[in-house]
Amino acid sequence: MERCRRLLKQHGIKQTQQRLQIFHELAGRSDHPSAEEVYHSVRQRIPALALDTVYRTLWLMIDLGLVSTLGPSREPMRFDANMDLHHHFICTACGMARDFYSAEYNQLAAPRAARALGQVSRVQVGLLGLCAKCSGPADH
Amino acid sequence: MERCRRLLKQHGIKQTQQRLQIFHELAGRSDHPSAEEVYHSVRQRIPALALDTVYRTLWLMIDLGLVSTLGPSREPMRFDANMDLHHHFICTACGMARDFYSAEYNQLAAPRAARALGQVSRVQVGLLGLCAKCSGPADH
DNA sequence: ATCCATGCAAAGTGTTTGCAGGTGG
DNA sequence: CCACCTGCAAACACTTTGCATGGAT
Repeated sequence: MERCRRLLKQHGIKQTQQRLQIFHELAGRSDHPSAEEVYHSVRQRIPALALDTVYRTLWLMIDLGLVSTLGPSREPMRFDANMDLHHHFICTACGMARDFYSAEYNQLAAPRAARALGQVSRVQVGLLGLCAKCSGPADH
Repeated sequence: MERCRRLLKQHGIKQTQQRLQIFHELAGRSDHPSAEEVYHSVRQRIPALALDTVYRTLWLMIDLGLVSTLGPSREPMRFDANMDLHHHFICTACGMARDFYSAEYNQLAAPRAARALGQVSRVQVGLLGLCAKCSGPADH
Protein backbone atom coordinates (compact mmCIF):
# COMPACT_ATOMS: atom_id res chain seq x y z
CA MET A 1 0.00 0.00 0.00
CA GLU A 2 2.91 2.29 0.87
CA ARG A 3 4.68 1.07 -2.20
CA CYS A 4 1.58 1.75 -4.27
CA ARG A 5 1.23 5.37 -3.15
CA ARG A 6 4.92 5.97 -3.55
CA LEU A 7 5.14 4.55 -7.06
CA LEU A 8 2.08 6.45 -8.24
CA LYS A 9 3.53 9.68 -6.92
CA GLN A 10 6.94 8.95 -8.38
CA HIS A 11 5.43 8.53 -11.81
CA GLY A 12 3.20 11.57 -11.53
CA ILE A 13 0.08 9.43 -11.68
CA LYS A 14 -2.98 10.58 -9.81
CA GLN A 15 -4.05 8.78 -6.67
CA THR A 16 -7.71 8.23 -7.31
CA GLN A 17 -10.04 6.34 -5.04
CA GLN A 18 -10.44 3.70 -7.74
CA ARG A 19 -6.74 3.02 -8.01
CA LEU A 20 -6.14 2.89 -4.30
CA GLN A 21 -9.13 0.65 -3.64
CA ILE A 22 -8.33 -1.71 -6.49
CA PHE A 23 -4.79 -2.16 -5.29
CA HIS A 24 -5.92 -2.49 -1.70
CA GLU A 25 -8.36 -5.20 -2.67
CA LEU A 26 -5.81 -7.16 -4.67
CA ALA A 27 -3.10 -6.84 -2.05
CA GLY A 28 -5.51 -8.00 0.62
CA ARG A 29 -6.32 -11.33 -0.92
CA SER A 30 -4.19 -14.33 -1.75
CA ASP A 31 -6.48 -16.06 -4.22
CA HIS A 32 -5.38 -14.35 -7.43
CA PRO A 33 -8.75 -12.94 -8.45
CA SER A 34 -9.80 -12.16 -12.00
CA ALA A 35 -10.54 -8.59 -13.04
CA GLU A 36 -14.23 -9.28 -12.64
CA GLU A 37 -13.80 -10.56 -9.10
CA VAL A 38 -11.84 -7.47 -8.15
CA TYR A 39 -14.56 -5.40 -9.78
CA HIS A 40 -17.34 -6.97 -7.74
CA SER A 41 -15.50 -6.54 -4.47
CA VAL A 42 -14.43 -2.94 -4.98
CA ARG A 43 -17.85 -2.05 -6.32
CA GLN A 44 -19.26 -2.46 -2.82
CA ARG A 45 -17.18 0.53 -1.78
CA ILE A 46 -17.37 2.47 -5.07
CA PRO A 47 -20.76 1.62 -6.61
CA ALA A 48 -20.16 3.60 -9.81
CA LEU A 49 -16.94 1.73 -10.60
CA ALA A 50 -16.71 0.43 -14.16
CA LEU A 51 -15.12 -2.85 -15.16
CA ASP A 52 -12.88 -1.26 -17.74
CA THR A 53 -11.39 0.95 -15.07
CA VAL A 54 -10.36 -2.20 -13.23
CA TYR A 55 -8.60 -3.47 -16.34
CA ARG A 56 -6.91 -0.14 -17.03
CA THR A 57 -5.79 0.11 -13.44
CA LEU A 58 -4.44 -3.42 -13.29
CA TRP A 59 -2.45 -3.07 -16.50
CA LEU A 60 -1.12 0.26 -15.29
CA MET A 61 0.08 -1.38 -12.09
CA ILE A 62 1.66 -4.18 -14.05
CA ASP A 63 3.65 -1.57 -15.96
CA LEU A 64 4.68 -0.04 -12.65
CA GLY A 65 5.75 -3.42 -11.33
CA LEU A 66 3.18 -3.41 -8.55
CA VAL A 67 1.18 -6.34 -9.83
CA SER A 68 1.71 -9.40 -11.99
CA THR A 69 -0.46 -11.90 -13.80
CA LEU A 70 -0.80 -15.63 -13.38
CA GLY A 71 0.15 -17.40 -16.57
CA PRO A 72 1.02 -15.80 -19.87
CA SER A 73 -0.69 -12.46 -20.29
CA ARG A 74 -2.98 -11.37 -23.10
CA GLU A 75 -2.16 -14.28 -25.37
CA PRO A 76 -4.38 -16.74 -27.15
CA MET A 77 -4.32 -20.29 -25.83
CA ARG A 78 -1.33 -22.37 -26.90
CA PHE A 79 -1.25 -26.12 -27.40
CA ASP A 80 1.29 -28.83 -26.85
CA ALA A 81 1.37 -32.38 -28.18
CA ASN A 82 4.26 -33.37 -25.95
CA MET A 83 2.75 -35.49 -23.20
CA ASP A 84 6.00 -36.55 -21.58
CA LEU A 85 6.76 -34.96 -18.24
CA HIS A 86 8.69 -31.86 -19.13
CA HIS A 87 9.40 -28.27 -18.16
CA HIS A 88 9.40 -24.94 -19.95
CA PHE A 89 11.76 -22.21 -20.81
CA ILE A 90 9.80 -19.04 -21.50
CA CYS A 91 11.17 -15.85 -23.03
CA THR A 92 9.78 -12.85 -21.20
CA ALA A 93 10.42 -10.63 -24.21
CA CYS A 94 8.85 -12.50 -27.13
CA GLY A 95 6.82 -15.17 -25.37
CA MET A 96 8.68 -18.04 -26.98
CA ALA A 97 8.19 -21.25 -25.02
CA ARG A 98 10.26 -24.40 -25.43
CA ASP A 99 10.26 -27.72 -23.66
CA PHE A 100 13.19 -29.20 -21.88
CA TYR A 101 13.67 -32.30 -19.76
CA SER A 102 15.18 -32.66 -16.34
CA ALA A 103 15.10 -35.77 -14.21
CA GLU A 104 16.20 -33.59 -11.30
CA TYR A 105 13.22 -31.27 -11.67
CA ASN A 106 10.83 -34.17 -12.07
CA GLN A 107 11.82 -35.44 -8.67
CA LEU A 108 11.71 -32.17 -6.75
CA ALA A 109 10.15 -32.58 -3.33
CA ALA A 110 7.30 -30.29 -2.34
CA PRO A 111 8.17 -28.10 0.64
CA ARG A 112 6.01 -28.30 3.73
CA ALA A 113 4.37 -24.98 2.90
CA ALA A 114 3.08 -26.49 -0.35
CA ARG A 115 2.03 -29.83 1.10
CA ALA A 116 -0.16 -27.92 3.51
CA LEU A 117 -2.18 -26.67 0.54
CA GLY A 118 -2.97 -30.04 -0.99
CA GLN A 119 -1.74 -33.24 -2.48
CA VAL A 120 0.97 -32.60 -5.07
CA SER A 121 1.02 -34.90 -8.06
CA ARG A 122 3.19 -33.11 -10.60
CA VAL A 123 6.01 -30.60 -10.67
CA GLN A 124 6.14 -28.13 -13.52
CA VAL A 125 9.09 -25.78 -13.57
CA GLY A 126 9.06 -22.63 -15.65
CA LEU A 127 12.35 -20.90 -16.32
CA LEU A 128 11.83 -17.26 -17.28
CA GLY A 129 14.43 -15.28 -19.14
CA LEU A 130 15.54 -14.04 -22.51
CA CYS A 131 15.82 -16.42 -25.45
CA ALA A 132 18.88 -16.43 -27.67
CA LYS A 133 17.12 -14.26 -30.23
CA CYS A 134 15.95 -11.61 -27.75
CA SER A 135 19.13 -11.33 -25.68
CA GLY A 136 21.11 -11.82 -28.84
CA PRO A 137 23.24 -9.71 -31.16
CA ALA A 138 20.77 -7.01 -32.18
CA ASP A 139 19.02 -4.10 -30.48
CA HIS A 140 16.56 -4.91 -27.76
CA MET B 1 0.88 -40.40 -34.56
CA GLU B 2 0.50 -44.08 -33.76
CA ARG B 3 -0.90 -43.12 -30.40
CA CYS B 4 -3.31 -40.72 -32.07
CA ARG B 5 -4.73 -43.32 -34.47
CA ARG B 6 -4.97 -45.88 -31.72
CA LEU B 7 -6.77 -43.62 -29.26
CA LEU B 8 -9.23 -42.41 -31.87
CA LYS B 9 -10.06 -45.98 -32.81
CA GLN B 10 -10.31 -47.07 -29.18
CA HIS B 11 -12.87 -44.38 -28.52
CA GLY B 12 -14.83 -45.05 -31.67
CA ILE B 13 -14.01 -41.62 -33.06
CA LYS B 14 -13.62 -41.19 -36.78
CA GLN B 15 -10.21 -40.70 -38.30
CA THR B 16 -10.83 -37.74 -40.54
CA GLN B 17 -8.19 -35.98 -42.56
CA GLN B 18 -8.69 -32.90 -40.41
CA ARG B 19 -8.01 -34.70 -37.16
CA LEU B 20 -4.98 -36.55 -38.43
CA GLN B 21 -3.47 -33.48 -40.05
CA ILE B 22 -4.09 -31.25 -37.04
CA PHE B 23 -2.44 -33.73 -34.71
CA HIS B 24 0.40 -34.29 -37.15
CA GLU B 25 1.03 -30.58 -37.36
CA LEU B 26 1.02 -30.07 -33.61
CA ALA B 27 3.19 -33.12 -32.92
CA GLY B 28 5.67 -31.96 -35.54
CA ARG B 29 6.44 -28.62 -33.95
CA SER B 30 7.94 -27.68 -30.64
CA ASP B 31 6.83 -24.06 -30.45
CA HIS B 32 3.40 -24.52 -28.82
CA PRO B 33 1.31 -22.87 -31.53
CA SER B 34 -2.05 -21.22 -30.97
CA ALA B 35 -5.17 -22.63 -32.60
CA GLU B 36 -4.88 -20.02 -35.31
CA GLU B 37 -1.30 -20.94 -36.11
CA VAL B 38 -2.24 -24.59 -36.42
CA TYR B 39 -5.12 -23.51 -38.62
CA HIS B 40 -2.92 -21.59 -41.03
CA SER B 41 -0.42 -24.40 -41.37
CA VAL B 42 -2.92 -27.19 -41.88
CA ARG B 43 -4.93 -25.05 -44.25
CA GLN B 44 -2.15 -25.35 -46.80
CA ARG B 45 -2.94 -29.04 -47.02
CA ILE B 46 -6.71 -28.81 -46.45
CA PRO B 47 -7.80 -25.46 -47.92
CA ALA B 48 -11.42 -25.79 -46.81
CA LEU B 49 -10.47 -26.28 -43.15
CA ALA B 50 -12.40 -24.10 -40.71
CA LEU B 51 -10.93 -22.56 -37.59
CA ASP B 52 -13.62 -23.93 -35.35
CA THR B 53 -12.74 -27.43 -36.45
CA VAL B 54 -9.25 -26.82 -35.16
CA TYR B 55 -10.64 -25.81 -31.79
CA ARG B 56 -13.04 -28.74 -31.63
CA THR B 57 -10.28 -31.13 -32.57
CA LEU B 58 -7.79 -29.75 -30.09
CA TRP B 59 -10.25 -29.91 -27.18
CA LEU B 60 -11.22 -33.41 -28.22
CA MET B 61 -7.58 -34.45 -28.11
CA ILE B 62 -7.14 -32.83 -24.74
CA ASP B 63 -10.00 -34.98 -23.46
CA LEU B 64 -8.26 -38.01 -24.94
CA GLY B 65 -5.01 -37.06 -23.26
CA LEU B 66 -3.19 -36.59 -26.55
CA VAL B 67 -2.60 -32.88 -26.18
CA SER B 68 -2.30 -30.32 -23.40
CA THR B 69 -2.41 -26.56 -23.10
CA LEU B 70 0.20 -24.10 -21.94
CA GLY B 71 -1.01 -22.24 -18.91
CA PRO B 72 -4.44 -22.45 -17.31
CA SER B 73 -7.04 -23.28 -19.90
CA ARG B 74 -10.19 -21.35 -20.71
CA GLU B 75 -9.96 -19.06 -17.69
CA PRO B 76 -10.03 -15.30 -17.49
CA MET B 77 -6.77 -13.60 -16.58
CA ARG B 78 -5.89 -13.64 -12.89
CA PHE B 79 -3.89 -11.04 -11.04
CA ASP B 80 -1.42 -11.11 -8.20
CA ALA B 81 -0.17 -8.27 -6.01
CA ASN B 82 2.51 -10.40 -4.42
CA MET B 83 5.76 -9.27 -6.02
CA ASP B 84 8.08 -11.31 -3.84
CA LEU B 85 9.73 -14.26 -5.53
CA HIS B 86 7.35 -17.10 -4.94
CA HIS B 87 5.89 -20.29 -6.39
CA HIS B 88 2.44 -21.67 -6.94
CA PHE B 89 0.37 -24.58 -5.87
CA ILE B 90 -2.43 -25.10 -8.39
CA CYS B 91 -5.40 -27.37 -7.94
CA THR B 92 -6.10 -29.23 -11.17
CA ALA B 93 -9.72 -29.80 -10.16
CA CYS B 94 -10.97 -26.34 -9.15
CA GLY B 95 -8.20 -24.08 -10.41
CA MET B 96 -7.38 -22.70 -6.99
CA ALA B 97 -3.92 -21.13 -6.97
CA ARG B 98 -1.98 -20.23 -3.86
CA ASP B 99 1.47 -18.82 -3.30
CA PHE B 100 4.17 -20.47 -1.28
CA TYR B 101 7.79 -19.68 -0.64
CA SER B 102 10.84 -21.85 -0.97
CA ALA B 103 14.43 -20.70 -0.76
CA GLU B 104 15.41 -24.04 -2.24
CA TYR B 105 13.27 -23.52 -5.33
CA ASN B 106 14.49 -19.96 -5.73
CA GLN B 107 18.03 -21.21 -6.08
CA LEU B 108 17.40 -24.07 -8.50
CA ALA B 109 20.06 -24.26 -11.17
CA ALA B 110 18.99 -24.38 -14.79
CA PRO B 111 20.02 -27.61 -16.52
CA ARG B 112 22.21 -27.43 -19.57
CA ALA B 113 19.27 -28.18 -21.85
CA ALA B 114 17.56 -25.03 -20.60
CA ARG B 115 20.61 -22.81 -20.69
CA ALA B 116 20.98 -23.67 -24.34
CA LEU B 117 17.65 -21.96 -24.97
CA GLY B 118 18.49 -18.62 -23.41
CA GLN B 119 19.54 -16.69 -20.38
CA VAL B 120 17.52 -17.71 -17.34
CA SER B 121 16.67 -14.98 -14.86
CA ARG B 122 13.90 -16.45 -12.73
CA VAL B 123 12.65 -19.82 -11.61
CA GLN B 124 8.93 -20.29 -11.18
CA VAL B 125 7.80 -23.67 -9.91
CA GLY B 126 4.22 -24.79 -10.27
CA LEU B 127 3.06 -27.71 -8.16
CA LEU B 128 -0.04 -29.33 -9.63
CA GLY B 129 -2.37 -31.46 -7.58
CA LEU B 130 -5.58 -31.52 -5.62
CA CYS B 131 -6.27 -28.92 -2.98
CA ALA B 132 -7.54 -29.90 0.46
CA LYS B 133 -11.10 -29.11 -0.56
CA CYS B 134 -11.06 -31.16 -3.77
CA SER B 135 -9.19 -34.21 -2.48
CA GLY B 136 -11.01 -33.82 0.78
CA PRO B 137 -13.77 -35.54 2.72
CA ALA B 138 -16.56 -35.44 0.18
CA ASP B 139 -17.32 -37.11 -3.15
CA HIS B 140 -14.70 -37.24 -5.85
C1' DA C 1 -26.96 -46.51 -45.14
C1' DT C 2 -26.04 -44.50 -40.91
C1' DC C 3 -24.42 -41.32 -37.93
C1' DC C 4 -20.71 -38.52 -36.88
C1' DA C 5 -17.88 -34.52 -38.27
C1' DT C 6 -17.31 -30.46 -40.85
C1' DG C 7 -18.01 -25.77 -42.62
C1' DC C 8 -20.48 -21.80 -42.20
C1' DA C 9 -22.24 -18.06 -39.73
C1' DA C 10 -23.78 -16.13 -35.72
C1' DA C 11 -23.44 -15.82 -30.69
C1' DG C 12 -20.69 -15.66 -26.48
C1' DT C 13 -16.84 -14.34 -23.37
C1' DG C 14 -13.28 -11.57 -21.72
C1' DT C 15 -10.79 -7.45 -22.73
C1' DT C 16 -9.85 -2.93 -25.10
C1' DT C 17 -10.77 1.66 -27.01
C1' DG C 18 -12.97 6.54 -28.19
C1' DC C 19 -15.19 10.02 -26.25
C1' DA C 20 -17.45 13.59 -23.15
C1' DG C 21 -17.93 14.94 -18.66
C1' DG C 22 -15.91 14.79 -13.85
C1' DT C 23 -11.89 15.03 -10.38
C1' DG C 24 -7.40 15.43 -8.39
C1' DG C 25 -3.19 18.17 -8.19
C1' DC D 1 -7.76 25.68 -13.76
C1' DC D 2 -5.74 22.10 -16.46
C1' DA D 3 -4.71 17.68 -17.55
C1' DC D 4 -5.64 13.38 -16.46
C1' DC D 5 -9.27 9.80 -15.17
C1' DT D 6 -13.46 7.77 -15.27
C1' DG D 7 -17.83 5.78 -16.89
C1' DC D 8 -20.32 4.60 -20.70
C1' DA D 9 -20.97 2.07 -24.82
C1' DA D 10 -19.31 0.25 -28.77
C1' DA D 11 -15.51 -2.39 -30.74
C1' DC D 12 -12.39 -6.12 -30.51
C1' DA D 13 -10.08 -10.79 -30.38
C1' DC D 14 -10.57 -15.30 -29.30
C1' DT D 15 -13.45 -19.20 -28.66
C1' DT D 16 -17.90 -21.67 -28.77
C1' DT D 17 -22.40 -23.19 -30.59
C1' DG D 18 -26.59 -24.48 -33.92
C1' DC D 19 -27.56 -26.21 -38.07
C1' DA D 20 -27.50 -28.41 -42.68
C1' DT D 21 -24.37 -30.71 -45.80
C1' DG D 22 -20.71 -34.04 -46.57
C1' DG D 23 -17.75 -38.03 -45.34
C1' DA D 24 -16.10 -42.17 -42.73
C1' DT D 25 -17.23 -46.75 -41.30
